[in-house]
Amino acid sequence: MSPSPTPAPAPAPAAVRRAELLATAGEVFARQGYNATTVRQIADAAGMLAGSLYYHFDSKESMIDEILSGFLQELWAGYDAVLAAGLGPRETIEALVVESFREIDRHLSAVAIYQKEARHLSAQPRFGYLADSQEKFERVWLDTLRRGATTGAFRADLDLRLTYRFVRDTVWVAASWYRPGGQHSPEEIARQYLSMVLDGIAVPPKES
Amino acid sequence: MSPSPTPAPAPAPAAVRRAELLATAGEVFARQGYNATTVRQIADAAGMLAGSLYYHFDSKESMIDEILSGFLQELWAGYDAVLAAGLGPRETIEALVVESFREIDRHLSAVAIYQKEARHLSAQPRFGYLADSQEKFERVWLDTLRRGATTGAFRADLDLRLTYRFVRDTVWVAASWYRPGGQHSPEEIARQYLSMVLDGIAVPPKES
Amino acid sequence: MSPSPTPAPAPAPAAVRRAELLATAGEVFARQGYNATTVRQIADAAGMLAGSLYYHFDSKESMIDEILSGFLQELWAGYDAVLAAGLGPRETIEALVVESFREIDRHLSAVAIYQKEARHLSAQPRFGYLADSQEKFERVWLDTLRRGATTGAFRADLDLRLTYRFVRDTVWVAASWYRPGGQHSPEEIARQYLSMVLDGIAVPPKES
Amino acid sequence: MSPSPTPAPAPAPAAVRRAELLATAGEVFARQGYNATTVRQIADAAGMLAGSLYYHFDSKESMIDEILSGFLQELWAGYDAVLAAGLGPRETIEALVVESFREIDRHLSAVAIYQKEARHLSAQPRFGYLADSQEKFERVWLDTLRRGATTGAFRADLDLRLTYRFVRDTVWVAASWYRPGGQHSPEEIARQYLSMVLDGIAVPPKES
DNA sequence: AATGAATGAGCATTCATTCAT
DNA sequence: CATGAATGAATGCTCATTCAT
Repeated sequence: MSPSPTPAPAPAPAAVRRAELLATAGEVFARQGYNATTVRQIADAAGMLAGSLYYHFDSKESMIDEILSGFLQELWAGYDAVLAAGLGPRETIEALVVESFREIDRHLSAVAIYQKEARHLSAQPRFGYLADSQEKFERVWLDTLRRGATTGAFRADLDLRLTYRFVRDTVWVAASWYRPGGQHSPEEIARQYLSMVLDGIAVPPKES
Repeated sequence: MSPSPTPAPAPAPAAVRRAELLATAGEVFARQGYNATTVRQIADAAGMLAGSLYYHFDSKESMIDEILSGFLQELWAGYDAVLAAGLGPRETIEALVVESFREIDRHLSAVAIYQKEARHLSAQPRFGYLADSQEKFERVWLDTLRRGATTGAFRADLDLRLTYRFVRDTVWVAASWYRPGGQHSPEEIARQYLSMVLDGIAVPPKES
Repeated sequence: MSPSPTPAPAPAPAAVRRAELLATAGEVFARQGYNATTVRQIADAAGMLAGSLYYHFDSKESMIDEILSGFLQELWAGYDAVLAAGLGPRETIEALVVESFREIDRHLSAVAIYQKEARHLSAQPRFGYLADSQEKFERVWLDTLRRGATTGAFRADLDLRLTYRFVRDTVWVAASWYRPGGQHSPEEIARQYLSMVLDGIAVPPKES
Repeated sequence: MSPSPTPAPAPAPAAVRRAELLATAGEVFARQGYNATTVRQIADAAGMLAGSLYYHFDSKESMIDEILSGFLQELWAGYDAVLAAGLGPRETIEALVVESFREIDRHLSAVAIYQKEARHLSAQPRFGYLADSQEKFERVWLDTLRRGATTGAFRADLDLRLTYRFVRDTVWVAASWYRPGGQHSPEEIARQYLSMVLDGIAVPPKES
């Protein structure tokens, strides 16, 4: 054991409780939808009374805010690492897809909440970062696809925005049915998805 | 041409009003979500008072019910026609995808509502038909994919359920961004989607 | 047959319709209570739409008003005839009770409505006549009882107000279970009631 | 006297508040009728806002439910004690009447509510116990009267069901005018009522 | 940290009533 | 006379939030 090297800055116990409560809230939000979830249901799931949650959080809105911003922070940490690696377009797409399925695996409820609620939340100033992230997301993927279409890695006959939406939705919608601990690992699912997205599901006609 | 006899069965004016109101309600539901939509908002959008809606409909729930069941009825009319044609697996998939994009074009808000609300609605007995439809839908697509994998039209190395979800989501999620009257017709979008789903987005390696 | 003696002034057809509608409304009021009855239920029972009732009546309130005032008018016609006959106290009480059961038989729903609604209606100025009638009613009965106590027809050891309430309630509450056309005629019921009220239900101790 | 041990089990403060609120609600229900009473009126009378009532009760219906079931429970405790005493028919009737006036005195508003609302409430499954109680009530009284008619305590020439209704109504209708704390105690009223019911209000003809 | 009791704004729904047709 | 469509006020109820303890 190493002598005293502050291995991880031992999170304050209050922060631990917060994280537990957020995980609980996230599951309920994901299952029932944000609007349809009452603060009381969250409190029930956490074994406390509704009013008690307000010792930990300012509001129901601040809970979903913290869930979504925390998720996006981690997502971009992963994406930025991939982008910093300077891979070719195909390899970048592959790495982003793998990273995305890992995020789904680790933050399933946050992803599900994001899918369902991001659109109407981003109308509020407080959730402006959702639109920012969306925009950055689109830029990154679209640039990579464009680069690939230019270099010949990807087909050049496709509408790029359509392709972008196709790939994006294909990946993230998986959050609606994915269950962690199932028979396929995130990496396995990513591989199959990539295989379909890149090569198609049809058997290619034999070249004569 | 018959001389004068009732060229079109002239829908009752009451039914016309109902349909208008349902279209209005559908748009608001699709934009804001069912739970987050108040009947006042629907009434505002329809230019009447909240209470007046209850002359036409029993409840808010009966509105979404009518919207969803009407949509599913038309969807299955289209699907059943495709299936009755006895096409090969690839041609069946192609026809189903085209039909699906046409439904998205014609019933955009119903499709969007279905995507967002079907899961939690289908828990209620009144909406049992949603689960029934879901099940039939899965059977139809999965059978076609299985048939294609057997006949050699589709790759045999893919997990079929994964493939099913992939194709299904790929198509229907389009409702989240599709806007009727845009630059691509539903058939054009269907063609591009099919091209990606069947052949992939990567440039295939040249056969030597 | 008498030549042309306008046997009864041939009620205007409009008045007939009014009476029919009032009878219908009265039955629904009696069954469900005034407040719990909706104008629509009355209209349903009358085979028309809710709005159409307003061609005949100003308001729901004017319906119950007409029902109650019509009933009280007939009741007092009967009572006044009894009182004008100048009978002794016991015979007066007997005649009033018989007359009351006849009114119950003929105006069952009006009586039932009166029992249930008079108290809270009489707070409104429009229904001031209910309190007036109540007061006149009490005066008539109380006077007769007092007369009887004085003349020795009735026991002198009873609290007169208590006795009044006892007799009054005993008679009118019958409206809550009486059904016209049953096995006892109003007169038969009146006789039994009078027998109990006047002579008691116990077997009197034998005088030695 | 025992030295110090919890003389009365000190009811939980929450239960005390509940009881206060039920008493308040009962008064308003009795005065205005259940349907005509709004929860806002109850809340006003209780010095709180309408929504706050729902911290204590599930619904307006559960308030009247608790009022009525609580009353019937106490009523039957009293009646059952009387019946268990094995008195003769006349003494049983006397004891039941005294007990009834005591219940009127203690649960005036519950009795008044019962009178007005029991009939239409008992149609709902939730209030099935009202019909059960009604039936048991009728059985108890009717049996006692029948027994009395057989043993010669009561007149044998009367229709028993008519007599039952007569006695029953005579007692309970008193709730419509009785005010606790008035000049007559419940026992005093019971005595006068019994005197009228048993011996009649007429002066019996002298036996020669 | 958590509870118990309350607030107050808002919601779906009901219903007596109106009125042009 | 009656209909069909709408009004507007009120109703029972929900729920995020507050706060003294």
